[in-house]
Amino acid sequence: MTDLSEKLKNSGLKITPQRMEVMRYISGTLNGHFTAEDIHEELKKTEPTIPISTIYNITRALSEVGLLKAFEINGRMVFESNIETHANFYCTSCNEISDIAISSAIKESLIPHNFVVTDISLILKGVCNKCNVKEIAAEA
Amino acid sequence: MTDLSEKLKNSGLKITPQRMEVMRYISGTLNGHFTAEDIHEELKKTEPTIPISTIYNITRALSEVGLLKAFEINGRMVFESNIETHANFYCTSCNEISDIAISSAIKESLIPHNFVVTDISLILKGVCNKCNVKEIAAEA
DNA sequence: ATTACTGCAAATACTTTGCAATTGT
DNA sequence: ACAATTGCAAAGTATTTGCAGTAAT
Repeated sequence: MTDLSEKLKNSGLKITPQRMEVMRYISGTLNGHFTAEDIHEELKKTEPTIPISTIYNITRALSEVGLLKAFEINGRMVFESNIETHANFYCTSCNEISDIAISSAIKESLIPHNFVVTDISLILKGVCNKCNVKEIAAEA
Repeated sequence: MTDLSEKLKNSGLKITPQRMEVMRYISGTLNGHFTAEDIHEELKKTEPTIPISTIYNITRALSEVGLLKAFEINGRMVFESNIETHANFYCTSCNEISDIAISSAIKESLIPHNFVVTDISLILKGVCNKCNVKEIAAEA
């Protein structure tokens, strides 16, 4: 029994090949960010007829038990395996999303007293370092 | 020339009755949160045939010039007049959104160095105080 | 054996777009 | 007069749902 299947089992979810594939793909790329379509494209490689609704079903199940984190950006869901509280930076120039760590002191302070917080989504938008350098170079 | 129309003018936007109505409605309720549908329902009171696409056009124009803030939650846009950096708390029990202030020290620390940040969206989900009290009372 | 999950198709929900008519500057 | 905005209809995109068949426990 692998690490991933154990996680599924411990979460009370059944171990299906499709779920394993999603877990494997999402956990595979460290700090990766995936849309339902990304995952769909990947799974179609080995299972060409898998419908995208199954991807949605799986990602919802996995995020409900906390095995992955879901957030929405530009009108679509994005899934990631990094379930630690962190910020996601979306670059409006290259459309890439990158993780930004936040200190535990800040994490603490973000949670309001007397509120039961089950989910934190911190999304920054702007221009990433790489694109910013490019743009400055292009102006010169 | 009212305060609101001056804001529009200064932003380079034309002053139309529809925009004024949206501004008035959104700024009217302090710390209010509105979906396109909310605004649509409100404007229909005085202009019954106004299409919802106009609401979307207006909210986009206003948020582009920074006269209101837009974020997405549960697959839909939410608009608010509070353009200060703050957190929005979504209660999964009563579906209400409330503002949560964050200190300027935290604001500072949220912005990564070397990144050009144009937008910050901090959304917390959980159970608000009011609902939490109700639930505890119901259990007793 | 039972319950949960997948696959498929269709529906839903929200937002955007194109364009002609109108309005603000 | 000119450019921007509204109103309308239609399209587009992302996600959800119902249900029959299948697979996991």
